Amino acid sequence: MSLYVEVALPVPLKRDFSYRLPESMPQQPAIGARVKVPFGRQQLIGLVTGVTDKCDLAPAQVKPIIELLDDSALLPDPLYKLTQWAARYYFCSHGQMLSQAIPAALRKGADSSRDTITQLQLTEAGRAADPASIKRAPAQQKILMELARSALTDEEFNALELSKSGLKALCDKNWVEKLEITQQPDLSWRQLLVMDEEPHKLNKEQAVAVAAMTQEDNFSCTLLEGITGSGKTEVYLATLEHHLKQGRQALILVPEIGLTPQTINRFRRRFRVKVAVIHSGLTDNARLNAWRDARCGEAAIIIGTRSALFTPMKYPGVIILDEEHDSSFKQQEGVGYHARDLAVMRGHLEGIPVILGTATPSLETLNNALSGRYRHLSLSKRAGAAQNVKQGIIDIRSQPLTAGLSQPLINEMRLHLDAGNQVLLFLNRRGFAPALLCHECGHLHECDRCDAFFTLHQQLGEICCHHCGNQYPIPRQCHNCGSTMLAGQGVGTEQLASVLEKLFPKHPVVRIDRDTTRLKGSLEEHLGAIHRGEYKILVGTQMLAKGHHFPDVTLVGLLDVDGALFSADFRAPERFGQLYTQVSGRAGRAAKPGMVLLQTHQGDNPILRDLMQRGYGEFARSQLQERQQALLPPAWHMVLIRAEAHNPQDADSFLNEMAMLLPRDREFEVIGPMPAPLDRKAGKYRRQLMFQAKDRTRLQKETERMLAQVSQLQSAKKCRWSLDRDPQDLL
DNA sequence: AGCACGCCGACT
DNA sequence: GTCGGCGTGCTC
Repeated sequence: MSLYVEVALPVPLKRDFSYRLPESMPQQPAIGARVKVPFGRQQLIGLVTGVTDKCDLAPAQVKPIIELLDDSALLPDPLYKLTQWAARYYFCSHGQMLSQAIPAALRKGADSSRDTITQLQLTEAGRAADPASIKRAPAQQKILMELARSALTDEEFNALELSKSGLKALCDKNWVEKLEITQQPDLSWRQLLVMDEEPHKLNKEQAVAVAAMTQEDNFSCTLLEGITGSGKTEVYLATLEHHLKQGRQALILVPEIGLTPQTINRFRRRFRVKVAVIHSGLTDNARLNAWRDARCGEAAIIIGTRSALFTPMKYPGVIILDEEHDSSFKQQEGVGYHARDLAVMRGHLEGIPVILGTATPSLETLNNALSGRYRHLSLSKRAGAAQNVKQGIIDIRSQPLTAGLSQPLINEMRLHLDAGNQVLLFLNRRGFAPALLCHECGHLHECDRCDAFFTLHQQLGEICCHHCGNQYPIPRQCHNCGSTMLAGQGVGTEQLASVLEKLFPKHPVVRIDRDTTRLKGSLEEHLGAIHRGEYKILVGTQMLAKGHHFPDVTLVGLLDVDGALFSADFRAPERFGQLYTQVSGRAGRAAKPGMVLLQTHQGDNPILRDLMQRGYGEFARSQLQERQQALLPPAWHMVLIRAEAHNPQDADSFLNEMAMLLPRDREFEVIGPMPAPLDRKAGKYRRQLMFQAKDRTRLQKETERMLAQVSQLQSAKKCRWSLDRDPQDLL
């Protein structure tokens, strides 16, 4: 009876492939072990998903496995199950999800167990030999005497600067042998946790939070809502201490921008344990080493960005995800998984607690906390002196603007700059086409079929509603007051920076955005220069707001508030609220009180007023209510299909056919197809189709049903398309 | 996704 | 006359 092995391969085909177990491979591969197999004209590495004695294919079609790479499963069972679950949830193949989840080196076939070290020791003959008998070979004699004292590792041998040729001679004589031994992981931290730093005394709120989170060690999910400066990290550290003391590991996930040496040192300083750091800048080998340290349990703490979510732990204890609202936890390329959502699922599968921390919770998480699915803990007291940040709105209706700057803001900037302080200006544009705005009356052009604003498509010469696909030519006059002063595009950071250089020639300007920090290390360089005071005016996108504190910045100006608030993206107000709250928490310090100024055409906008007067918490709750009324996430669950083609009609007809495969009723809504912003560079036209359902399981079923039929569609061949579940950016 | 095979333009 | 463009077809 011959055996067949089912293998998940890193290809977008949603099925496993069967292979034969060759005679030369008597050992039956373990589920979850890697195998190298022939696939078309190439060789691929995949994971074994099953072993059977049945196969429907003609025997000639089934090829044999080339090589078995692991003795046992590569991933612990909960993690394997997580990839299975995620593949289904994100509608990709299990093989694709698995290859996302394992380090690149392992995808290429590297050894999954830890590096073996070579140990040199005397053989029986070597021990019996008399060193005096080789007096004429002093190098060999020296080695013999060292080894008589104790066995040496490769490294120790080199460190003692002993002769390599001498060693070879001794090996040839069979007096010395080389032994490949696997390094035993150092698990001493599990027996005795050494603290290098006294924990800070917790305030009452912090103590309550720690007590609540450590009362049980099985699965639970907690939203830790702590304002800037309330000491969230101290709560993390105390929670960590609890789990480390029980001999369990901790996985800490941070946003891309938050993984700084300061953050890592905070954890290193407290506990004398190995900390594995995993981020995108590591080489394949460094990443693999960190992964192995975590898998064998030697690394007690694992800190990393999004992809570190999949790091195996031998003794799983807790998962902490800091700055939970941060959008970098959602993968944008390829399989668009959300590390926050998967972290919660992983915690569930591992049976360990998950902590989501932030000052500004995402509406998804807030919703779960308010509905009781997550425990909700708050830290509302600032540790240290409370700083008073002054807030102000500058209504710029009918005001002259210089590259988007109003005169009151310029005047205020001058005051702060003359006092020797730094000024920070945000221009939050990131690819959002702004709403069509009347510069005279502040009217925003709204879709007549939806409760949403039109988006301006300059190249198309149209205004479009991204909720229903409604579109019109760009109006010449304001629909409200008849003015022809309709503002289309705003000002980009580049233009702003150059205007500022002319406006304030004595104060050096620096621009921080994707374009100026593309080169590795240039962000750090810029930030260093800012801290040294080499720049006085800082212009940037929200990139500047995240995780950086500039003590000499006393004035923060937000220029593009209208664009941020009224973008076609329904998440825009939420993101603005988060940005605003993060920024105002960072301006100034005790000795130098900070000031935050907003420029807007909507000085009396209730969302803005809400945010400024009642703070993020209340703002977020009213936003959540609006989402519920508008049947938007997190109330409903969304899928976005993006399609591009040389001919826009190809994309359109494909998406139309796809839309016809979907239901439309009171609990399932299909929106579009509608245009996405044109990408002239690629010379392709982009269209998108959105659909959403009240019920998550229904969305899953209907999408699966639709995808099964889509592969047979002729029109699918004429365009490239991709699916994004729980999209973060609609554009 | 790769990587092939397979038919039409600007080059030694 | 060839080198090479990327259209479609398959992968146990």
